[in-house]
Amino acid sequence: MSKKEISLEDIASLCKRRGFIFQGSEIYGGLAGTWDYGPLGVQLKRNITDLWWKTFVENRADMYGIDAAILMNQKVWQASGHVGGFHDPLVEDLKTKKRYRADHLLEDAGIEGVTAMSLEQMDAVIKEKNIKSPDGNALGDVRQFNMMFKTQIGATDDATSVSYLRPETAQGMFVNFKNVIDSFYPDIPFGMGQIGKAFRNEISPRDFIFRVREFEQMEIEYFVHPDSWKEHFDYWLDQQKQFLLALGLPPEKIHPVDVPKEDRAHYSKWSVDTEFDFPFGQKELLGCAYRTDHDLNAHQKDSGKSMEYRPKDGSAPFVPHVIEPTFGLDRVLLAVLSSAYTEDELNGEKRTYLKLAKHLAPVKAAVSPLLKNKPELVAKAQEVYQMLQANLGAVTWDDNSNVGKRYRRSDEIGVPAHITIDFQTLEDGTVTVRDRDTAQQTRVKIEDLTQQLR
RNA sequence: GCGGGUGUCGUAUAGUGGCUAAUAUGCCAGCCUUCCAAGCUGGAGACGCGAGUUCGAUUCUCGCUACCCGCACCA
Repeated sequence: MSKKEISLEDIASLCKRRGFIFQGSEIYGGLAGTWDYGPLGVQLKRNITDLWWKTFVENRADMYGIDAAILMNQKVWQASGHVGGFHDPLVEDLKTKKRYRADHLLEDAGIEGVTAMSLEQMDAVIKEKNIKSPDGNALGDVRQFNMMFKTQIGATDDATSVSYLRPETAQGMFVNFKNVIDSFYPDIPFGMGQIGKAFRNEISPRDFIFRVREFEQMEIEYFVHPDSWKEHFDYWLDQQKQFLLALGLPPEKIHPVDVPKEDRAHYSKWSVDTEFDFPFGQKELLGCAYRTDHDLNAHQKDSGKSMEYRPKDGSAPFVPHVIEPTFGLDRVLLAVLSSAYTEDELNGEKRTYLKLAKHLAPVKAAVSPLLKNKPELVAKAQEVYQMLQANLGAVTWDDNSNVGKRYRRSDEIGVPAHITIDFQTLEDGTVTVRDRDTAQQTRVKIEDLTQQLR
């Protein structure tokens, strides 16, 4: 068995060819950093989110699911620190490519009135005074570095109508913290979970669906007493890994990495990224952050509403601290695809297939008559197909060309089992079930099929 | 954002300043076929977008856009 290095382009090509993922706005030349999920991609994605939701929300007594609006009052983003941290005028050292705050460099150079300067003015002064970077190199143009997509609510364009597409789903949970307390009065610790879109105006979208401008997150905010944060942090870090294993990702490709202080988000006191061996290198797949009481405190202060939790035992009220395990859905899906993508040889022919776990496969089974021009086989196969479709859903029919080709087609989209109705079926009511990974066939009674494929 | 590369049927490739833009595979229709991309017949399908040069541009030039690689960024 020969095994070649799998590239991202191999995966992207298959995704396009077989209807998993397409370039966004493709017929108009595309839009950088956006991708559209096709019929098989969206099913695969849904299978992942279903497992996540069941695991972390439905099947737990301490979790509360929500689905907050993407558009939020701009005060949310001011309180969270995103507005302050996302709007810097930056200038690049043309040699080292390091970025610096333009206003800071100007102030350091003894320029007066920097705070009142526009972007263009700062740019002009840097060029006029020939201001260099701290390393003594020439600087590029001053640019607004804005990671949030700004938008406008309503028809009038004034300062109060500004809002942003959320850069993280987390704030939707923090602003609903009080609502959940008031409606459910949960015992602490408890958590909130949400799946939804988030948007970041990335400078350079890269690596297929890995770094994109519109993406989907599966996030948990778990509220704890500050004394016990570490124990919960470790627990959730492990839960994240367990989830990846449940998706069928190989453990040797999963690497937790402590995030050094200088690389942590403004809200984080401690973070561990879970990195994964993608075809383009070891990159961040999941994050787990200790957000302390940063967000609840900020919202308490700015909104004037209490974010305190009152323990039922009568002990002192406190603002809970937060452990945030976050899962990038598109990245998880890419990890699943890239570890499932397999090329090998079968009977001397190259074969491409997706070794997807059964519960993730977008199509559970394919049904074929051995021969298309034998009406009795086709009729029987249709009967089996209808039955499986009703019982399992996500079952396809294929009577094109010969069985060999159909098997390969099924393999390529990761169908775990391909059922073929042959002449023996008409005699004894058994069909052949061909396994995707081994290409082995077994005979199974039609009445046992549903059970076996489930 | 910087530098480099690439963009031709769904996919993978070929090719040309001028005739109907080729091949494989996939796809569609029909035939054939008793289990791993067999065969036959027919069919649909492409030069990323916009300018410029030119009698004529898919081909040359410029701009834009998208993707890939390296750097930087990634709250």
